[in-house]
Amino acid sequence: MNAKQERKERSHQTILESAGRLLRSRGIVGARVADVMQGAGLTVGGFYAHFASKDELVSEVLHRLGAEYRERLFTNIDEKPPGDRVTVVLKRYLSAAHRDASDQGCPFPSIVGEVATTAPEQREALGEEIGALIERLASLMPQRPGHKTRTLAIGLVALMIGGLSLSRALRGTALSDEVIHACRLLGVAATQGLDL
Amino acid sequence: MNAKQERKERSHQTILESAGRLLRSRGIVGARVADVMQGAGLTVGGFYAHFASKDELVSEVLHRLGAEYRERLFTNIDEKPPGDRVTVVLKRYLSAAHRDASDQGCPFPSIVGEVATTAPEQREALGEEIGALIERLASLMPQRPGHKTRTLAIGLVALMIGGLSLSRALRGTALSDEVIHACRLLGVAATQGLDL
DNA sequence: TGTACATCAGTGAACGCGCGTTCACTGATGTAC
DNA sequence: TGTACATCAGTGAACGCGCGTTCACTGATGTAC
Repeated sequence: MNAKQERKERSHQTILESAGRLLRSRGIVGARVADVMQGAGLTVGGFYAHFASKDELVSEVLHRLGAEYRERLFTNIDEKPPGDRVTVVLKRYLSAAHRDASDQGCPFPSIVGEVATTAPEQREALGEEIGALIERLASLMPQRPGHKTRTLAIGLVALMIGGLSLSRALRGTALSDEVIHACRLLGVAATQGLDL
Repeated sequence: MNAKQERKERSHQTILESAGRLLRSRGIVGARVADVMQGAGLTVGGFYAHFASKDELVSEVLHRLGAEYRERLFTNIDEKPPGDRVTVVLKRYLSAAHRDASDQGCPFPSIVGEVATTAPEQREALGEEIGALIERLASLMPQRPGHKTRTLAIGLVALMIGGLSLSRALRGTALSDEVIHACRLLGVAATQGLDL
């Protein structure tokens, strides 16, 4: 690979990272192409040497962030006792730190609402990544036949995304902390005590 | 009140109704002033005889829809056996019909994401309405001291909003129905079987 | 009751601005001989 | 190795479009005498 190609590849990564930050903190519409490029230390015009359109960028970033964040959420989870694993994930996800660092966390709370009325390409990307998250979460649960672990995992994912979205929308109020706390409790209780 | 004033009042209501539909189906940014006016059978220019700005409209509509939908969600709930009430609410909210009729249902799933980065005025409106919803839901629960009914209610509201948002974002896929189903089960189980 | 004037909800075109995208150009890197 | 030409990532200005907002105007309704 050329020095030229290497340099382009590096720019490409930088643009993706900048887009990742903006997409998570401001949503799809809020992540302007010019801002993405500025965040990558470049100017607007160069964008189209890397992506055919903003839509294409968004789809690519969604996939990338989905995989990347999943990796992070489940880091070292195998070192925990099997019975604690889901609880640990819930605590990582439903935390004040995660709420406040929206540009580094899970991409889904920032974009679920928008994707409902967006290009089908992006809804597909979301579907695949959400599906992967659900399966990964379900895989942490002790396999008890008759206990619908997939159902529980889906419910927990909705609770996590809903809780974080709501908590962010209410940031600055007392309710915001309450939401995180309540969702965490509900999730943990559901994991430990429920037959679904 | 004049015939003139009456006519203006009627227009005002029609505009609010049109805005309510658009806000729920397309979100805040997606609800264009021109479209709102067209939906009310009027032209753009007249808008500013009724509202100082789009922001003002949005805040007013948020409050109105919050109260209106709450009313609808809890309709005739006192006629149900006390132990079934929360379950009935969950079934009403987490349903395919509600998912598909986004322009008539709960306003929150469509706007939580956007409100996180919007005018504080609108975040206040959201906070008040979410607070009212939580309290109304908690009031349906048998008062058992030591059982944190408020915490449960908050968790359920996050689960409901998260579940519906996610289900809408995945509309058209098999996962979409699964999400509704799973959230309903989780919510019902949490209500009936959990000590928080 | 009539008549002359005032009010103001609503019209429709225009304005300004921000956005995604395009495009002529530059200059560093790569290729051919 | 040097030299002449080709490539193409990136620049910066311009373009077109859609949006919220403004504004001169209209015509139905209300008010004063």
